[in-house]
Amino acid sequence: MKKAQKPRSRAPSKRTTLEDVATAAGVSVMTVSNVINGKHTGAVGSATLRRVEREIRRLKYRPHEIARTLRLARSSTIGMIIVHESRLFMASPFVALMVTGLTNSLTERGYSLIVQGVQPRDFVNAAVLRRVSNDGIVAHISGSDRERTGFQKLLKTTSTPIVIVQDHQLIKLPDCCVINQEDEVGGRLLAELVIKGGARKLIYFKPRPDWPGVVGRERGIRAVVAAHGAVSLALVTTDDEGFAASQRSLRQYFDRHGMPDAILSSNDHLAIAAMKLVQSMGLRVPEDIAITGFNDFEYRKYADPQITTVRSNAYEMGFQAGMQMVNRLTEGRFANTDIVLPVSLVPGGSTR
Amino acid sequence: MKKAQKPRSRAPSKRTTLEDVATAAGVSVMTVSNVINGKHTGAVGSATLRRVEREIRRLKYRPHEIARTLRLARSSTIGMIIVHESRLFMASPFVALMVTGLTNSLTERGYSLIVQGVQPRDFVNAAVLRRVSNDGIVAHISGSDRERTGFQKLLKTTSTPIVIVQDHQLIKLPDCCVINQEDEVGGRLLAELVIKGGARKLIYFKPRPDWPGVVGRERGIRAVVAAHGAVSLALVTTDDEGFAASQRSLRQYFDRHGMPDAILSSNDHLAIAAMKLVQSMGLRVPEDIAITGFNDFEYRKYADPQITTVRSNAYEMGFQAGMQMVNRLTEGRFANTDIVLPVSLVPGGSTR
DNA sequence: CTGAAAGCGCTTACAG
DNA sequence: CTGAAAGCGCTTACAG
Repeated sequence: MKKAQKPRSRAPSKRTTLEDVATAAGVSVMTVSNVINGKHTGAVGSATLRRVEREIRRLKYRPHEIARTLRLARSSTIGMIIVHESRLFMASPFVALMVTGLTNSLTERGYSLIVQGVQPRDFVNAAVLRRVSNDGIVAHISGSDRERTGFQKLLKTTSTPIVIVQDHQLIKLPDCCVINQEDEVGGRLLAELVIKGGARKLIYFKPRPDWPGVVGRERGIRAVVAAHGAVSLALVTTDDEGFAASQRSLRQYFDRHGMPDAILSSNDHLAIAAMKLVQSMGLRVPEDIAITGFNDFEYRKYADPQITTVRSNAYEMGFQAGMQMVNRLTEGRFANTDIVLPVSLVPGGSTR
Repeated sequence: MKKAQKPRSRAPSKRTTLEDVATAAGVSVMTVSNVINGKHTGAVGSATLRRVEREIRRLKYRPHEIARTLRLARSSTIGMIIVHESRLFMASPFVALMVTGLTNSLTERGYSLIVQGVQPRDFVNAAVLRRVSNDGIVAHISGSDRERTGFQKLLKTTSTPIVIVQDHQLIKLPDCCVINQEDEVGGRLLAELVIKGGARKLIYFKPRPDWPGVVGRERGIRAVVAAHGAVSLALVTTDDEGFAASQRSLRQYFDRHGMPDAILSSNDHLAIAAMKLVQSMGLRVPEDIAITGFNDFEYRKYADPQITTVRSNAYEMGFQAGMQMVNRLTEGRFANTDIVLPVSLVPGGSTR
């Protein structure tokens, strides 16, 4: 056998190769390759075709994706990199749903997804950047403007197509598409709602470090507040988005500055923590104080009253990211380099 | 230049290769390869080393992972396949946290993770199975015994190491490790607790289709119930785990069979839906009826009273899966083929 | 300490 | 309709 004659091969691979099938079917490897890739129309005779197909089944042949990738110079694999302070980067439903949408859209179109979460300080060493193995990169980056700019510079060095979700281009990226949602519109809708409900002293409650989505929501709120003379806005931040920790941050603010009329939170879980806190202090929601969130994930239904919020379509954002990337890869360029997904107000019982 | 002479190459790749670096540094590709892979001790002179390192930086060389993979016959990539009825396979915090733990443990050890969610009918076509590209597969499979057996047979055909999470071997898999948690113990603890609290008419409330974890919890409950003469157990299932749908299923049962003393739910979100329902019917929790959940994820804190539950460590389960897989790959065999993670009771206000 | 060459498993331009 | 051969970018056994 040929195998035995190769002096430099490792332990004989038990995997079936194209050559094994070709030998068994009595044809060349090229013919088998054509059959595998559906290029047999007019190129492979029907008797040959049947023979090859039989041997493929009999030998349980599976194409070696890696060899194909090397030859074609495309891996049909996309890398997703998620920069997150915490190691639990998919504990956030937003991220989990986005990744789900991304995998699904890629899978539908024959692509695979490699996911990696990195903490800011490990970004430089991310496998996605260090070694070339993906056809493109989808990035979800948080951190300060300076940090994110640095990350985008590193992404640029890969010279692969890039889709950035929930952020904008901070440097000129030649082959890049950004996908965002109307965070500013959402902030605006919520601010208008609570002001119409009579609130004058507003708080925007958000986590630190900042994150483009959180900042966008804040921008919308500020715009509305600026348009109303008698309305004030204060900022309360929390380093830890956990239930107890965020309540502590808020409590500290109350002790020093008194109670607001409304707490606009940058997401639903902060809103629920806020609501439970003020309720435990004997205040009524929404009569004494209005509360709003952002995102509208399933767990919003667990607290009473249900938080007024804005619906984010995180799954759709991931799905779009995958579609845009695949289109870029097949067409040669991004058809659209700046996509903004709509949001919608979801009124609940936590506002009047 | 050599590039220009290759008649059959595609458009000249702009990517820097080992050969480019070698030419620039005036050494052979082998020397560069040795430097890249840290095999220069005693094999590459220090002057040569410096020269090569300078050219690597200057040319921004990044190793081509795919070529390396083909040569070494290992991709350092693990595929994770998640079988789920819904396309939103990571909407479940259990799955999201497990995947997070898995990526993190793989990343730490230089491996990458490809994630794919498939609906049962698409399992056969999963990329992970059809093409060879991973060093191993981690599988999270749900469905009936018959379905899961079929899936395990397909996994077997890949002849790669397999880690199964939250299930057992249904067929003989020669190169496989299973990782579970003490679901049965958890069910037992909860059943004992509510019975001690005075409950006699119990319900186990679970989703359909069945899922090994859900079944394990039920087994624990049944064991305890069987040991108490006066205690009865009924089953209520829901096809849809959504808030409203699960309440409808439960409501239907109540209308036909009356109210139980305790509702043991197979997870926290079903428990919260159950609690909200009985509260809306004017009953008090835990005075009139006891409620328990399972998992103890963050959102458990959002409902009042807080659900009594059992803590699952989904992140750890994923992390272990990654560690076991990497050990298998480096050592040649699984050190441990049956791992069970501990659970613990987390008492809340929903039981006496 | 350094290099020339084989080969991993594919695909494709070319020749028959 | 079919085949022989080059080459994708690496690593490594072997020879100097």
